[in-house]
Order: sequence, then structure tokens, then C-alpha cells
Amino acid sequence: MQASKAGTESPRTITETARREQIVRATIQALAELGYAGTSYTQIARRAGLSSTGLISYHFASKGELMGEVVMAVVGGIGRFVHERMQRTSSPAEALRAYILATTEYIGVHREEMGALLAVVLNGSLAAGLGANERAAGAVEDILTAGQRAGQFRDFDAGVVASVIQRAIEGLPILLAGDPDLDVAAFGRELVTIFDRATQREG
Amino acid sequence: MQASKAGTESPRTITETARREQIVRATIQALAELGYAGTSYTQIARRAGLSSTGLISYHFASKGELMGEVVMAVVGGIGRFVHERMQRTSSPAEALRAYILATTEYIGVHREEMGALLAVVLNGSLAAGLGANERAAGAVEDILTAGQRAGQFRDFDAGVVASVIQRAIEGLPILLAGDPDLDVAAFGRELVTIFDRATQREG
Amino acid sequence: MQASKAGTESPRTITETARREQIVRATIQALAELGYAGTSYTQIARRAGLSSTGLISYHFASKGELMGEVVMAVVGGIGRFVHERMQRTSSPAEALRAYILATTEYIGVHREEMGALLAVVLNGSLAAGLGANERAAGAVEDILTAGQRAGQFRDFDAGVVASVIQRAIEGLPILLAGDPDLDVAAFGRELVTIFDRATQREG
Amino acid sequence: MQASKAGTESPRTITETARREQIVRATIQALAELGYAGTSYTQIARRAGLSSTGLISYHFASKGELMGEVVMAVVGGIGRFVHERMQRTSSPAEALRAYILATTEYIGVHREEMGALLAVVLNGSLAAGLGANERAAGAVEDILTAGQRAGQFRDFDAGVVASVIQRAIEGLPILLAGDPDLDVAAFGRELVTIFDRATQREG
DNA sequence: TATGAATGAGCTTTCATTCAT
DNA sequence: AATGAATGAAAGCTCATTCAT
Repeated sequence: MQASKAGTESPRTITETARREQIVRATIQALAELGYAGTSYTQIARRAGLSSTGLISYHFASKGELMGEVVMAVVGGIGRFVHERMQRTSSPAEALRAYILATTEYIGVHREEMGALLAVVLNGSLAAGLGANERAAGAVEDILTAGQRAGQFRDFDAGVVASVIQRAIEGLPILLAGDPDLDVAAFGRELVTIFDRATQREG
Repeated sequence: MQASKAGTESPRTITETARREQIVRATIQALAELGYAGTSYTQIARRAGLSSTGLISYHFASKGELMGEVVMAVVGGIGRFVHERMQRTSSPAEALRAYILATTEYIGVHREEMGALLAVVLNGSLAAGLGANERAAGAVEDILTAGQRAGQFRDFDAGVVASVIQRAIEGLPILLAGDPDLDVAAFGRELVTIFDRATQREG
Repeated sequence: MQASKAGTESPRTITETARREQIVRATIQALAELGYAGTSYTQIARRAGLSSTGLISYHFASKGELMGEVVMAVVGGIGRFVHERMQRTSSPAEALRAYILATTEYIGVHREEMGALLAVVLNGSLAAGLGANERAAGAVEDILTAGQRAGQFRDFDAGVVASVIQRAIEGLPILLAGDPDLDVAAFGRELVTIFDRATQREG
Repeated sequence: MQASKAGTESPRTITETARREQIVRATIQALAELGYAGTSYTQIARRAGLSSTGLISYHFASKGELMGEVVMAVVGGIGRFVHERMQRTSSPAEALRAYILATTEYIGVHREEMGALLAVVLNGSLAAGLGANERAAGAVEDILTAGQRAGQFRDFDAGVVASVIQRAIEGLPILLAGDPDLDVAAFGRELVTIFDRATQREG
């Protein structure tokens, strides 16, 4: 048994939590190295030092659940980092700048995680990709509408602009894959400039 | 015979051309619906009404060749459309606007093809994705640098801005997957506004 | 229709005979180059310059029949050569020497054919191999029993000795595959010595 | 997991060893009955009573590895038997007789294994066959050259004679396939006589 | 809780053969 | 007599998952 944990709701053991983390970490490595298609349970088990792929099935109900955990782990990491950075801002324009700079900086440092995230999110049909994009863009959209209500930003479709910003940021890992020495900070500043101009009142 | 058409390179028959097109069309459907991983020969054969997956191998030397044909078909279609639209422009700024409006319009109409393109291009991990992105962004970058040389655009990293524009456009299929009733024309106009502001001289 | 030619017994056209020969020749080439497993209809058609593998099926009822023709063609060739050489002998001992020298000489010259023969004969279960070996060894056995009846050869199991002689000869192509510069004539002479000693009366 | 046992090289379990042996045994049966070409995983699985061909892939990294194990098993068996018999000999001539008698005797008893060995070894066109033949003939050649150095054998090309002896012995399975009641001991004795005469000093 | 073993569906590809034209 | 197209079975192999211990 095991694996689903829905319904019965028995709390997770320390050992179990550790194992799940270990497997998720190995999955992230595999995804970054091999892409989604190459990331079989065999590859994950090898990287996690597990002797059986059965153990993965034991801890995760399906491959889908495991991939969901991977997404949550990576998104959670970046989320915490960005959230902390945005605490110190006092206006929507500042918040937007902080958001862009924080995410790009995080991406520059945690490349493996971002590669894994991309691999998972881009896999499967578009529906899944949308889910992740939507949630991430949602945070940006909140900043944008706040700025519009405060009269700081011009009148635009916040959903569209948020999507554009989010996709611009998510393009960084792809650029980094092509040129690992890319100046990440400069990239962040360029994005700030672009979206400052795109959003500001007097155009 | 067949199986790779190596060496002699005999010219393609009418029947063969038709079958290849049929298979490519079925592959596009499958990719849009099931993603890259889900697009097996079995699924393609089912959609094309073929009696055997062997027929696909008979007409295409490998799955890679088939996917290459898919990409060529879709990229060719959008390329011809956009090229025609850009003929009528007379300045880099106009060209940029035409490029954005043409691509978004085409995407709005040919949704299935774009879904398929995304699925193929984003597969094979980042390396391949980069290649396609780079080439597409290359056309935009040319417009941007031309605008800079003409003094029409401000001084920015053309590579970065081109990547942002291209990714913004490529985000449309994802938004459409989530909301099929999205106003595509308005999306295009919003993108034009954003990148007009982002590029123009007097900021 | 076509292909089997059993029963109906309509005589073979000139064109048909030519085509069959052409296909058999291409098959011999393929077998020598690729071995039995690698010799598909596709490979044969390629080498014969045929545009369709269907033509092979049209002329030969099955792959088995084709391979049978190959064996007959090669065995027939060597048979005619050896037969002609043995005409000039006047005793069993001489006949045996002539047989050995003629076969080894022929093998040294027609290496491709011998490679093909080996590939076919060694393929399939042992039963098939036996058939060919048996028939070839049969001719040798006749010489041996004649020699025994004439009191020229000692008393031995003619079947066994014939098999040994035949296999010794058939080993030449294998040795040649390993060392193409092997002295074929010397090999023949060594075999003559061995089987002279093995068969002669005073031991 | 499993699938190639790469890298870590964990020691083999009892169960695994047993399964591998079982599969090798079934493969030997299939090879003897159906020849190399006919020995598919499906046939092997049927004979071993396995529920899935996947189980073969689970235990052997590739068909090549499996066939290698088959060869090792059979060659190892005959090798141990012959080696033991040759311990008790004290001269090259005796050693040669012991070698011939031991191999023919072993072949007479382990017919299925020999059929399998032949099928595997003769496959893969001449190159591979040569390798095996060469190695086996190598042992015989050593005996022959020792006998020549000791002045016990006459002057002949040891490579050629070794090849003839080895091929004569390997012809036994073929004769047995045609006549299962063949007197194996007599065959061995006839070979001894032939090659005694062929090698001895005073001819 | 973890392991090795097993399962069966699925994959892409190759093949000899058939068939309409 | 020949061709291009199609067929469907079979191949070796990988996969996520299950299960007894």
C-alpha cells in the first residue's frame, strides 16, 4: 500500500518526508540533465542511490504526483525568495522592479532547478503549462492592478501584460542554456527598463 | 522498399506526397492534443486512419524526420504569412508592429498547428528549444538593430529585447489554451503598445 | 500471380530467366557482404537496381526458394568446374587429389560466391546445413568406396572420412575471411597430403 | 530497475542467478531447435515459461549479452571436460588423441548445447565464426607445434592441420542431426586414426 | 520501510508479402 | 512484367507499476 495518502490522511513520518525530498531532488537533477522524456524512474533511482524503482512508486502515487512535487518544490523556493525581497518595497512600481530583479537573480543562481521546472512545465499538453504560468502570472497581475488602481500605471490589460512579463522572465533559463556566461544582472535591468516603460503613466 | 529513400533520391509520387501530408496533419493533431510524449505512432496512425504504424515508417525514415516535417510545415506556413505582411512596411518601427500583429493573428487562426509546434520545439530539452527560439528571435533582432542604426530605436540589448518579444508572442497559444475566447486582436495591439514604448527613442 | 511455377509448369520466358539470374546474383553479393540476417529483400533490390521488393516476390515464391536458387547456382558452378577436372583422372587416389585441389582452387577464386553459400548453408537449423553437406560429401564418398573396392584405400568408414574431407575444404573460406592473403595452393597441397596419408593402404 | 546493471555492479542474487540460468537453458533449447534467426525473445520466453519477454531484457542488457552467456556456458562445459581428460596425457600424440576423443564424446552427450553453440558462433557472418574457430583451433595448434618441436610429428603447417581437425570435430553435431544413432565412439576413433596418420613422422 | 523480481502494455522499426494498376 | 503502396506480424527493448517477502 501507501502512496496516495488521500482520504486516510495519516501524517507523514520523518523518514518518509526525507525519502520524498531525496527523490524529488534526484528527479530535479535528472530532469535538468535528461529532459522530461529521458527522466525515467530508473534514472531517478540511480541518481537517488535507490536500489529499486519500486520505492518511488511506494512514495508517490504516480509519476504525475512526483512531477507535481517537483514543481511545488521549485516554485516554493523561488516564491519564498521573491516574497522576502518584495517586503521592502513601498509602491507597485517598486514592487514590479523588485519582482523582476529577484526572480532573474534567483534563476541565475538555481539553474538546475529552473531547468527541471521548465522540463516539467513544458511537457504534456498545454493545459498543464498553463496552470503553472497562470499561477505565477497571477502574482504579477496583482501588482499591476494595484498600480493601476493607485494611478501609478497606465491603463492596459493587466492579464496580458502579466503574462508577457512572466514569459520574459521564464525565457532567461533558455538563454542561459545557450550562453552560460550571460550577464544575468544586466538581463534583469533590461527587463526592468522595458516594463517600466511599458507600464508607466506618461507614455 | 522505401524505408529511407537513401541514395537514389527518386522524385516523390503524387500519392506519396498526399500520404505524407496526411500523416503530418495527423501528427499535428496528435501533438496538439497529447503533447510530444503522448504522440506515438499508434496515436498518429489512429488519427490518420492508417491500418498500420508500419506505414508511417514506410514514408518517414524515422520519428525525427517526421517531426522535422511537422516543424517545417508549420514554420513555413507562418513564415509565408508574416513575410507577405511585412513587405508593405517602410520603417523598423512599422516592421516591428507588422511582425507582432501578423504572428499573433496567424496564431489566433492556426491554433492546433501552433500547439504542435510548441510541443515539438520545446521537446528534446532546452538545447533544441533554444535553437528554434534563437532563429525566430533572430528575425526580430534584425529589425531591432536596423531601428537602432536608423536612430529610430533607443539603445538596448537587441538580443534580450528580441527574446522577450518572441517569448511574449509564443505565450499566446498558452493563453488561448486557457481561454479560447481571448481577444487575439486586442492581445496583438497590447503587445504592439508594450514594445513600442519599450523601444522608442524618447522614453 | 506468378512465383511458384509448380504444377502449372508454364515454361520460363527469356526475360524471366534473366531477371531471376540478376536477382540471384544480387542476393549472392548481399549475402557475402551482410550475412544471412542482413540480407533483406530491400538490400537485394538495392543491389539489383530494382525499384520494388515486390518484384522479388513476383519471381520467387518465397525467400526460401530464392535461397535455394542461390545454393544451386553456386554449387552448380563449383560442380561443373570440379567435374571437368576429374575427367582426366584414372584412379580413385588421383580422383581424390583432383577433387581436393579443384575445389580449393575454385574457392580461392570465387570468394564472394563461397561466402554467400556459407551464409545460406549455415543459417537455419542444422537440418538444412546437413542437406548441403550430405550431398557434397556424397560425391567424395563415392570416390572413397571406389578406392576401397579397388583395394587402393584402407578400410575405414567412408561416410565419416568423406564428411571430414568436405568440412576441411569448406573451412577454407573461413580461413580466407581471416587472412585474404593465405596461400590457397599450399592449403590444397596440405589437404592432399593429409588425406593421402589418411586413406592409403599401408599405414 | 536492473536493465543493464551498469556502474554499481551489485552482486548477483540467488534468484537472479537461477533465472539467468533458466533463461540461458531455454535459449540453448531454442537455438538448437530453431537456429539463430528463429530464436526470438518470444520463443525463449515460451520455452522458459516466462510471462513476458520483458523479463529477459530485465536480466540481460541485450540479446548480444544473452548469446555471450550461452557461448560461455557451453564452451565452459566442454572446456572443463576436455581439460580434465588431457591432464593424464604425457606426449603430444597422446594429447591429440585425448583431445579428439574427449571433444567427440562430450559432443555425443551434449547434443543440444553443441547445436546451440554452432548456431550462435556461425551467426554474425564469417568474422565472428572465425574468431571462435581460431580460438578453439589455437589449443590444437599448440599441441601440434609441441609435437613438431619434440620431433614426434612430421613437418606440416600446424595452422592448417589444426583448422582441419577442429572442423572435423565440429562436423559431428551435423552428422548427428542427420543420424541420431550414429556411433559417436567409432567416429572419434576414426578421427584419431586419420590424424594419427596425418601427423606421424614416418609417413 | 524497503527490496528484488516480475508484469504487461507500450514503444519504434524492419520485414516478407500482397495487391491494384 | 513491373511498380509503388500498403499490410500486419514480429522484432528487441523500455517503461511505470505491482507484489511478496
